[in-house]
Amino acid sequence: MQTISREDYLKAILKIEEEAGSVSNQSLVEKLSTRPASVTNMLHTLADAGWVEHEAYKGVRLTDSGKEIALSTLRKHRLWEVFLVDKLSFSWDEVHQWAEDLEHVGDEELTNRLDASLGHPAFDPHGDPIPTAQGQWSDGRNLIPASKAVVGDRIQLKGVVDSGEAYLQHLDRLKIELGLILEVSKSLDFDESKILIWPDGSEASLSKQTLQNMLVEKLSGKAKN
Amino acid sequence: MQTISREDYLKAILKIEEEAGSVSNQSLVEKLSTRPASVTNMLHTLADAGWVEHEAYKGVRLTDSGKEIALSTLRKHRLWEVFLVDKLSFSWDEVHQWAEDLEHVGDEELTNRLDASLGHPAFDPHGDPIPTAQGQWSDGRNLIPASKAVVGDRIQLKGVVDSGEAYLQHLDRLKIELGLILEVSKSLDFDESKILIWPDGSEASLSKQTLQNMLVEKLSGKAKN
DNA sequence: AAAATATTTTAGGCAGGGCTAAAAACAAGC
DNA sequence: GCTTGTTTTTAGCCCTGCCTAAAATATTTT
Repeated sequence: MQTISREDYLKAILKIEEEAGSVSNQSLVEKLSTRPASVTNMLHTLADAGWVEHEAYKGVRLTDSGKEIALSTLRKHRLWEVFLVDKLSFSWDEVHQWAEDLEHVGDEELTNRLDASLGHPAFDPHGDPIPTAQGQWSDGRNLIPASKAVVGDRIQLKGVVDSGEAYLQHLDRLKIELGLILEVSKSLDFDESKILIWPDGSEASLSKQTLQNMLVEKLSGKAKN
Repeated sequence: MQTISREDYLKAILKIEEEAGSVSNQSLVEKLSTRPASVTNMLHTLADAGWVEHEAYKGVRLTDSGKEIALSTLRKHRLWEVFLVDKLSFSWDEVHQWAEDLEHVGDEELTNRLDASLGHPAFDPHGDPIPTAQGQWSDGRNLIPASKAVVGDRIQLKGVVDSGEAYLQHLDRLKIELGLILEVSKSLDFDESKILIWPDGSEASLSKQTLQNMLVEKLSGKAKN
């Protein structure tokens, strides 16, 4: 039977599979802020339910049914995030915790109605793709970390790698939001920071770390060229 | 600490206090579909937290802090019901179960924003009053069960006593919804049923039980008089 | 008031899911 | 190949909240 905790584990496994390819117990300990023994424990439960395949000391893999639950949970999470931002006017750094709760509420029917009421959004407020009702979520976009952009590039912010509160608030302070178009004006070799130009002409320097977490699309046309 | 189960108990106690004045363990067993031992158990927990006063074999009473939690939970429940009906187009008989889950999500801030996005509704889809953010919910309305109406009365449906699925679907089948105005055309003594006239002129007979569960307001003006 | 009935509490379990501490397995370095 | 260090598992415990069965207390009936 599905419980909140089990859904959380399945979602975490899915995300780690995406990010890292293979899923160690240690990676789950970190992602879920829990203890190794708790992970081993839950993996047995999930394996018994047929949602993961687990070989002792070897790692975990989602089964098809496990992946289905994980994707559905992720879909709900991201749709509720859109709801909180679009309908209740929360900012993108405030929504994660409530979505963690809301993602465990509702069935497919409710989720589909929510989806429709939001206009079938493709991305959540952090730019992450929302799986469809059929469990598709191949992104299609070709995003690169802003740290890879070179001088002269015009880049548009499409997503973030780290959607933690601290990082998002940092972007807010810098007046950086999803969809913003920036131009790379200078690249400093010694600390790998860059100077960016805002549409209003102002500029600021962003650190390597900040840039690595910004997922951007390179726009074909150059500015003032 | 607040948990889902504890909030459910506090809400149940509040409702029974309203309905019956005093709260027996037995009444909680019925309202929550649980067992006497579970109730005793939880009442200890709630008393330890300072949310109820409980004397063995004597009954329970909410403290101020308990009532605050109960009212806040009820407020959330009813607001989410409005959300489900108004924004996701569910019908009034489908929303209760999801609202049971949703009522445990979100804090005051989220609830107030939800409230605002719904236009500060005063009543939920079953006609029950929604407590305000300040915990006020004295109804103000003077509703009577439709069974008390007499021939010639024009009555408007403002609420239901029983908001169970079965009863609500029964009303749906009869084309009876909140706000509907009916005229009492005949009162049958032998089974206490009544014949009602719909605005479109059609009429139908409603049983005593059906009438008792309809909360109506008597409209001053008579029809075609 | 005593007997019968109903309600409430105690006692003792169980399942889920978390934890710590210690043992076992694996991976690296010498 | 052995030793050291890391990761994973086992063992055993805790807490929440549910349960049944039995005992205790109230209430109702006679």
